[in-house]
Amino acid sequence: MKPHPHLHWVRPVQQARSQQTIERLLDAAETLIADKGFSDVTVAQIAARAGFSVGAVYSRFRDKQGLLHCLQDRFVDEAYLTTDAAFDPDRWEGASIEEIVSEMIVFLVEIHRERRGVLRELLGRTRYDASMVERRERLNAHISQRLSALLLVRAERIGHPDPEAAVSFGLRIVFGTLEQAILFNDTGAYGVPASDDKLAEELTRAFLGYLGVFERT
Amino acid sequence: MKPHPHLHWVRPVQQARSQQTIERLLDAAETLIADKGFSDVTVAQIAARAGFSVGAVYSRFRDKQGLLHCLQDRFVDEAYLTTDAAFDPDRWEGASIEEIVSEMIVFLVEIHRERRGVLRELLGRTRYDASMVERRERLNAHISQRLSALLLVRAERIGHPDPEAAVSFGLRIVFGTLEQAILFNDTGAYGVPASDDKLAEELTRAFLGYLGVFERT
DNA sequence: TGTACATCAGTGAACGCGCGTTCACTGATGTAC
DNA sequence: TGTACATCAGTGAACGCGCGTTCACTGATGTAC
Repeated sequence: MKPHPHLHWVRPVQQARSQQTIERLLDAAETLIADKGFSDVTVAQIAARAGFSVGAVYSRFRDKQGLLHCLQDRFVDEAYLTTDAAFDPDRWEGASIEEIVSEMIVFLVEIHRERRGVLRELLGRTRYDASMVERRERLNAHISQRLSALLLVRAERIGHPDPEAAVSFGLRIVFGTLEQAILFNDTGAYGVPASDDKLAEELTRAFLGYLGVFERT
Repeated sequence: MKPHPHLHWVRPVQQARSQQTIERLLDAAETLIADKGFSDVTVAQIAARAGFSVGAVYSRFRDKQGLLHCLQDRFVDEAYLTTDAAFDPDRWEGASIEEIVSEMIVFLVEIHRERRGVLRELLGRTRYDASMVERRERLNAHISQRLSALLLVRAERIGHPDPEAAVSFGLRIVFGTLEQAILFNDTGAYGVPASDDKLAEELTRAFLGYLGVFERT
């Protein structure tokens, strides 16, 4: 991982090893937070797991919250790269709406499952932090626009009167459901398909159903 | 509001005025929590707003968390009554699936808007408390079953291969979306319809689209 | 290449503060005869 | 109907503890000549 571009929350780095320190602290924080939740993890624990003392955290980050911001930054940066790669129009030459939506949702389900811990915390514990909400919203908008770009050139198959709005609201529906079905669901919630495959299948059906994608005739 | 049935979290009541105390404390807590969030409200503030001292809280509730549990109880009880009234089959004699779903979603949107504060906290801050999650799940299942009862007698209009599963997952989709679109959305999130009317309309479309409700021919 | 000095990286004990919880007490309500 | 006693309701100052944050310090790295 490259030196981090968003230094607003990080002290500027003078020596190369500081960058390593930052990454090690972030890694430790990510693991612990994913496991126990942000407010149940102490600064001391994070430092210890990274092999530092408490002071090291404060020489790199403004405070505990600043560390969380950096974690989000790192995560969001990855997400941008992934989005752009995944929705590259060249990749989807000649693909149908069904194929695009289905693959996208399978992927989203996987990602939510794999990174459940971090996502859960980044969404859950940070909803009250305006700047984090904003960053998340921007990412959301970006994903939405990339997806739209792919689907709208195939808009003749979409029955919804306002296809552009439908794609972005449809995506919101998907994210909202994944949040309930995967991130905040420990005990097999009522109505949620038991397997991730089935979940992806039903979400795909829902998305296509909402867009009003016609059977090809 | 009647004396509370779930006394597990409340000290048993010997005198009548204690019940009033409980309600006053719960009212105060509900207002404050809806406004500032559970963990940002102190026991002292709750007591003060209700016109008591801190000790009064502890003579009625096991601890701060116990108070939250009672708040959820009170809320959930209301929700059960509302559900049973709303989904009373007699009320919907001769109604179409579209009418039922549309009215239900309009109502859900309203409720989420009106009780935004409490709902947000009851969902958000309590996801890590197993017993609260369970109560919520049971309510969810109940709503789902009531709705199913209404829709499945009209199943001939449903295209989804498993109508029963579809109704309950569809409801999950609706709740998940409402959570993002109303509860945790302060700043007009990307892709979310600007007005509640429009939101309800689109959610209805999504629900019906997912069920695969055919145009009546 | 070596020496002297400045800056940076990281330490960890100590601090401080907020807030949940307790507990000895006062006053109010109910009960027994 | 009144008196004595027991129990309950509520007070609020004091406690305690966890945890984020600080700060004086040591050691490491870089720079100048």
